[in-house]
Amino acid sequence: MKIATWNINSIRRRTGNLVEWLRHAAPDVLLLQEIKCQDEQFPRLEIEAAGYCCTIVGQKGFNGVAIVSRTPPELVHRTLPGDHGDVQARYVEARFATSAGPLNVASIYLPNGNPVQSEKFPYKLAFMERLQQRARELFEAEEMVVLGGDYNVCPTDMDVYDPVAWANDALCRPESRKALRTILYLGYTDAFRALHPDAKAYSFWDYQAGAWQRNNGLRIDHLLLSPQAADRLKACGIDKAERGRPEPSDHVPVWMELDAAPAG
DNA sequence: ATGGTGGCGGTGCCA
Repeated sequence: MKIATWNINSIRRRTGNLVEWLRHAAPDVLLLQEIKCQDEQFPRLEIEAAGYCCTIVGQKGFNGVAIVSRTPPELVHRTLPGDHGDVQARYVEARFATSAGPLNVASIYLPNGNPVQSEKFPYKLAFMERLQQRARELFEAEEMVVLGGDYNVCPTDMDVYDPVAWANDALCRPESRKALRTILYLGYTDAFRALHPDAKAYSFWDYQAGAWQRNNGLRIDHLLLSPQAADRLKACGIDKAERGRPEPSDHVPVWMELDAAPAG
């Protein structure tokens, strides 16, 4: 099975790019973030025509996540537990049957958290605490789990083009990195880093200041795997070329292959 | 070089 995550930065602006990518990359499951539309505005027909089902958690104007899959999920969770007052569409989780047993996947759009001195940074850290709790619950079921998405965290200085300049940014702050490590310490594996321990690779390049042309990137889009999924990890990569296409998202797809097949 | 780009919605906010 091929599973990918992509912060699409408005799915309506990028329906063409997305459908083309689905046709040549052919993932079984794609986790989308920042769809930036309400459910009824989602280009469902175009994506269904490419052979996929859509599970959508939309929001007007901002945020929004979705799961695009070859087969419909068996079960869906549309919120991250732990804060009923949180109305931001940043989490959707689904369960699929596979030849290797159940596969639980989540599409996560973690808060950016800047500016650090504002209320946005504690919101980010609180969201990460909630995510850790959910990651723990899923871990205890001893099934395959893939927690994918835009984490808005650079795990280490290796994942930043200029670590000194970014040291105090919410994406690199020690509190953010520590919260990410708390999830890893549960026993989750960063799929890309596990297979490419020394790679200098990014998944995001800002639209501003020639960041793409200068390769001023960050690795902030991640696929975190439970042991049952990590045991079956065969490959992981980043589709950097998407960033060079016309009208790109500022993020590119990150994908992985699992030694399992979709059931049915 | 204290700028720059892009998306939403129709003005500033968000990233």
